[in-house]
Amino acid sequence: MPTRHLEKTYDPKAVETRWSQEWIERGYFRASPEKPGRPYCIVLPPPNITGFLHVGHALNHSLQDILIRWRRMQGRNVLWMPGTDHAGIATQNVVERQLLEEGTSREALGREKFVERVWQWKATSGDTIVRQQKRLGESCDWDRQRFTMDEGLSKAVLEVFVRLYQDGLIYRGERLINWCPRCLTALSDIEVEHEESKGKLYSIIYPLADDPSVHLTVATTRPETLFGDTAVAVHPEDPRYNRLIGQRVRLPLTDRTIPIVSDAILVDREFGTGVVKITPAHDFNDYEAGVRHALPRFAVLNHQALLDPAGLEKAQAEPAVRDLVGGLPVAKARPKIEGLLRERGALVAVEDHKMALGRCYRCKTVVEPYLSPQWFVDIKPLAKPAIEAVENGSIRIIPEGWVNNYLGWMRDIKDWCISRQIWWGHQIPAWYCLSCNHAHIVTKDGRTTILPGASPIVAKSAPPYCPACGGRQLLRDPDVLDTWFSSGLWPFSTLGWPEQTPELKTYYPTSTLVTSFDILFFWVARMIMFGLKFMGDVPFKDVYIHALVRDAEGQKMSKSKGNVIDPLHVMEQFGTGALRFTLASMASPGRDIKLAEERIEGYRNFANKIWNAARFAHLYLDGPSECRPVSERSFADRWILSRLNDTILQVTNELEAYRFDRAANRLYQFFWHEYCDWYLEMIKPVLQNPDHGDAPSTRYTLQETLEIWFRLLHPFMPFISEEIWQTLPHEGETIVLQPYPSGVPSRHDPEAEERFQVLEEAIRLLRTARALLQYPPAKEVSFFVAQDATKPSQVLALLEPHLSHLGRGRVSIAPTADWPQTNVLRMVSSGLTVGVTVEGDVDLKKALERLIKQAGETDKEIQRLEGKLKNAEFVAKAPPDVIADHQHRLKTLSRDRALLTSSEQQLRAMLEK
RNA sequence: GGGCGGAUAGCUCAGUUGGGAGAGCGCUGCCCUUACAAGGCAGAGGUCACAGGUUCGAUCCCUGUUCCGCCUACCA
Repeated sequence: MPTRHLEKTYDPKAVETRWSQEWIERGYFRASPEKPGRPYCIVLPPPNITGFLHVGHALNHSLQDILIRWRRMQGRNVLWMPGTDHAGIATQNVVERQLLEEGTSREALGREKFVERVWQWKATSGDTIVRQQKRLGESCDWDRQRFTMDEGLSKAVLEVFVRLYQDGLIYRGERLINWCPRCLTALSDIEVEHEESKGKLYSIIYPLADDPSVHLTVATTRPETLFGDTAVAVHPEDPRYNRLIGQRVRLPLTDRTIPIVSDAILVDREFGTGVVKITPAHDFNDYEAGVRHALPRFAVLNHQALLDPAGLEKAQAEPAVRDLVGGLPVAKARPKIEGLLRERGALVAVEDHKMALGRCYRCKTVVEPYLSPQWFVDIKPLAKPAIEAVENGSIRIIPEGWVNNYLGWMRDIKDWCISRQIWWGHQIPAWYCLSCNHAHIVTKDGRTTILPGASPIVAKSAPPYCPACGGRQLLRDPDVLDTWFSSGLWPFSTLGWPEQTPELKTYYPTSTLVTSFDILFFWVARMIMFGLKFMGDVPFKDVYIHALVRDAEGQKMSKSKGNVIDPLHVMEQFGTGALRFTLASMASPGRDIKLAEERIEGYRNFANKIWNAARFAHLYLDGPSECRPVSERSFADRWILSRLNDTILQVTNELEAYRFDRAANRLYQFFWHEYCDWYLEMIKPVLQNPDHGDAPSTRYTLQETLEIWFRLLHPFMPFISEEIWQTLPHEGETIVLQPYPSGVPSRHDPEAEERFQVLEEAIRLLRTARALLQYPPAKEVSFFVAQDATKPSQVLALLEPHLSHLGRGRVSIAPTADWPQTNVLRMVSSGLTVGVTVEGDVDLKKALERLIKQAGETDKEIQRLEGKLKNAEFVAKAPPDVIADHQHRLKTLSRDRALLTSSEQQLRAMLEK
């Protein structure tokens, strides 16, 4: 038998680093389409290469590793596909910050050098991420690592873009889009975070052009955009204003007049004054209204959200006004404009107003609606099958609560703006012939803009010449694709698509996607749409959505708040197993995880408990003593095998249902409170007596149950289970590739389980009595056990050795009538009565005092105590049928109540005092 | 504005065909009983947010209210 000296305290770090390396070197995680078994595949949500993994990743990855290890042990042909995401804007921002610290900038470097620089960063960050993942024990096939911008994936991106373009599902056009004035790029709708904030509502007078004595009052939250107004709208059926429709008003601070139009969609008669100003270039609603009424568009804010002097001039703002606010950012321009309007008596009211402010999800800058030419995906045709896939169950979302969320969003989906004006990403495969499009290409402030009228040539590679005119000077579209465009292809691009690889054939559709809800729309929805479009099948069958990890106060973790828990730090301090187990045990569906270090510490203790149990077992397994199975196992062995079998069944069921929390809790409960607290205690006398008849068989059971236990535990705590399993008799060279234990319902042993309940109840009653008498655990006592008359009494006789061992004393099994009538403290439960001999009056009084003290000292509390004692007596005398009928109630009332037989008066005296 | 989730012990949370109120941590008392003090044993602690309803019986089902999160949205 292999032996290894196990130190007194478990040192996770040494064990974990050794095994994580060893497993990979021996190739246990390598996947192959050739391998036998039904395929089981998970693609890892690729972490962004923006730095380090946080504890949210640790949760996400731990759950996947649990599934993967479990399925691998079940004999499935497993592939866990790892990789990283280039994370366009986010990564560009990280590198830009670095450049800023170095006193340089993206612009100074130029596009080519900058992109090179990001690739360098990618190498560093990518390495860090992979190191962290390996430390966590993730059993990915590391040889297959992919990156959303590597060669193969770039090929897939080109293929998808070109095919969508050819199918008419990608188009280019000028639209009002969300624009981040700091990142200087377009954002998709979902990249804007909405935040409730306090603003002001300004009421401004717009006098009638023909009759200044009449005016309309418009309300706006953004007075600085009034220069861009091209109409005011009223409701067609509003009697206050409908006679004015078609007339014009004078736009304050400008030399323009604008028409009064009628618009029932835009205007709510009940709100404000019932008059709305229309600024088509700076508001999404107004943009639509502008289209309806064929209004001109004046953009008065530039790409940096500064009031644009040229735009103001075009909009005919008064020259003095232009000089005052031109070039100013919105925040500075607004009070100036407010002042001007006030001076002229055009400002009639300023009220506080709640409003939702949109911010860039990457840099939190306030996003502006901005008119610009962009690329879009016509998404409705792709969304339709993606809706159906979830409706008809081809894709299962767990927990179900997210289904409606998903469907709601998909049914109301808007075209997806996929172009970004940044440098880091997949450059759009579109070229423009300079001779055909020379009028449409404008370079200003170092930014090249390709106007909407230009005609692109879309192809997988640069065309050698213009097919229209034969021109050889072609300009590639400078924009790159939204980062989610490439990650949306992840489930099939990583398997080799567009090539028809064996991997694709074997592992697509993948089995399960494990992710958090915040990227349900960004990523999951896009993968489903792309998967159905290009593979003709769903990308995964189950989507398991887990919660967000927050700090102990429930705050979202963020670097700026300083409440980030670093998984590496935790792993160093408490061990990877403890971290993984903590995260699994807290992964209840539909609730965020508030992670506190104490919790992790608790599971560190669990790992140590496991370690010590193994050390204990080795004391008896390592010697030359006989160890063999027998047909007739002892009661204790039968009981623990039954409990283990139940645990296997339950853990497996919970994993099937993605209830990692319940699986983890069952494992914990089983090992600590059933295996260690009871089983190991029960078998000690057998193990310690080499001549005991049960010894060889019990040693066998000990060794057998431990070996199974570690296989059961392995997906949750991979390192400690491998380390100890190696010291036990086993087959195979690693636990990683051993079969997962399987339970059989028929192995449940009701006789042993029932017998155990009697034993447990008796021992608990006895211990309560001992505690009341303050008898130390080592003190030998004489005690009595009697069973309820309705129950077969031979059970107690069978349990006698366990009673005396666990009870630490001499046990007499006899009806209560045969017990000594004085100096015995009795404890009664529904089925058992246990009495402990009281040695001397002093102890007894003390016990009573304790009892009273525990109950409290007020009259009410003493009454309660009396009631308890009466109930205890009542139970002892209750006829069997009453007990049966009211079992639940009586159990509560009667459990663990003390009955004093020596003298009722003595009790009364104590109570009255 | 719409939608979803939550409110159970001091803290973090389990608790689905409606009948026993539970776990971990923390707290109290006793114990270094030769696997483990990162431990053992025994305890204290809760009108299961509030108000109604259905039921023999509700933490669980229904209605309403309050508070807290989140998602989503064009009320100027």
